[in-house]
Amino acid sequence: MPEGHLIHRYARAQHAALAGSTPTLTSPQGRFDPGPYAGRALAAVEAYGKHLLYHFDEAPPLHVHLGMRGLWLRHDDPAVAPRKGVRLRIATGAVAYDLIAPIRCEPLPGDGERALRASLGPDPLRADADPDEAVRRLATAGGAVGAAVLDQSLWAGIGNAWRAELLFLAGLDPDARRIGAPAARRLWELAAEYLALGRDAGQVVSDPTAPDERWVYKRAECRRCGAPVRRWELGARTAYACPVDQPAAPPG
DNA sequence: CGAACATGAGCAC
DNA sequence: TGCTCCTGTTCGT
Repeated sequence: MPEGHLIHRYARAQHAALAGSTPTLTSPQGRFDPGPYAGRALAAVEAYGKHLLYHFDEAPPLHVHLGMRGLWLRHDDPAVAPRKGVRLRIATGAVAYDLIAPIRCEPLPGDGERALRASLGPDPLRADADPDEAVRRLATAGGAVGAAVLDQSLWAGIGNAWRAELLFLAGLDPDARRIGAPAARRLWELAAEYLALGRDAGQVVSDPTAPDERWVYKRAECRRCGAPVRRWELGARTAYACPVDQPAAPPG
């Protein structure tokens, strides 16, 4: 489930395991050319929204995006043979990481990294995120808040599961428009708080006392009040909301 | 065993 | 707006 919290979790683990080493990159599947990275030291692994950036010395940054189905597998024994279809293996003498089914795995030459960063809004899991800018972007976005939070150029890292649960926690109807700066700030604070919980737990956490439960996401009834969960298409994804706990704004 | 569905996003039309 | 790409999980038969 690679939304932003898991991307940051991957980055943290891989940075700890790989930064400072000179790993061997291979592509068992053959669809990635590791040539530019041969013999290069890996300085840092960074997450930005749903994107991973691998910073090597003397080589362009390596950009990985998992899409909906991508994942990383870790092998504590780097001699374990990769399964068929591994796009990229990053291996040291101590560990191997196998990349499966990404939608992006490519060097970012030239100003590619700058362009990528410029295309992304503030990421609630990044220490350098500017909350005021995040509030401004969401509060001035046209359209429904449930579509806006999935727009990576407004906020980076939120996916469909977090959309459902964060808007529930904020008591916001996903269809609401022009929610205003105070509501946008409250939503940002919830995102920063809960995505960090999710990053540390390795899964979506929307109730710390019941980390495996969801309030509305993929549920038939609201976990708080039991009302039937409303389900519809919003921003090209299935939205979930409680009609009682996330009431529609009064008309006018 | 096959079908359906899924956390994403670029692109054609 | 809809199609496409990629794999893993879950469900029904």
